[in-house]
Amino acid sequence: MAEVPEVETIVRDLREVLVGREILAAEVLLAAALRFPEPGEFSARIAGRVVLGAERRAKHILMPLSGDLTLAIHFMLWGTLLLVPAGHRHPPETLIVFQLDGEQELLFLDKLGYARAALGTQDEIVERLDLDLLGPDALDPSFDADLLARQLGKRRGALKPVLLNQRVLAGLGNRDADESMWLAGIDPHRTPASLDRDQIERLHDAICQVLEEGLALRGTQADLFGRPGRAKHRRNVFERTGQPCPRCGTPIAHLRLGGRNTHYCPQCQT
DNA sequence: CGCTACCTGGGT
DNA sequence: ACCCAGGTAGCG
Repeated sequence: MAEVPEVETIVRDLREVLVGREILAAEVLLAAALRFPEPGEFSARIAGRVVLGAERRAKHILMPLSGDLTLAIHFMLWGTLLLVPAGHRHPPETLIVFQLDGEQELLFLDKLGYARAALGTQDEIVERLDLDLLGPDALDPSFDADLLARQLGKRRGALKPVLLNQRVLAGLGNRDADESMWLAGIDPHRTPASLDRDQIERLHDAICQVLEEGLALRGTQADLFGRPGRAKHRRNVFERTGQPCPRCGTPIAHLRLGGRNTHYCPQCQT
């Protein structure tokens, strides 16, 4: 559920409504939802901080706070953030409740419980989450076909797992990787080294198109305010196993590649 | 690289 | 009753 269009949608919402707001208190309902520090220290250190911004690094959300602290959040598979009026009962999947000024609460939710938050100085966050090992971001304006060629050049094995590796390119999740390779007409088994210049360019264009369209439709899930995204049904191959390829009518194939569900057209992706 | 663990809700 | 999940870390 949480790929880059979904994460970026939430980040933009956070930037719009949370900057300048104070976190009055935080209540950790699931201790495992914290990478660090321990719940007591987390709550003690975050209380009274003002949110200075919100940005995305790969699928991490980073919120710099007053007092040289940064709150980092990762949704993993099913996590999200929801802004609600204070004083209501929290849904059972609530991991952390942030009480904000203005009688509002920011809920960190995850029905699966894999999502994680961390709090530390900016250096600590970068160091402990290995943020400087991340590859270039696919939504950054500087991402072009040359950069994609350079990043892919270092890697061996099948294209799909390489595209999912955030240290190669930050920005693709399982759905968007499958959709990008379909749009580019490239078989997910191909090795990066076997792609010619034209295919690299098509892949670059496809990645940009998939991410930008998903973002323009505000993703597939609820935004910070609980409003649903409109990208839910824009799928050509992902989870369409056996249904006709929109381009050539061949049934979409499904297999596992790099341990992940993979969907593609065996006819027109070569 | 491939595999496993994480661990709950919703789909089949 | 089962099986699976759009992500990542950690292991061999």
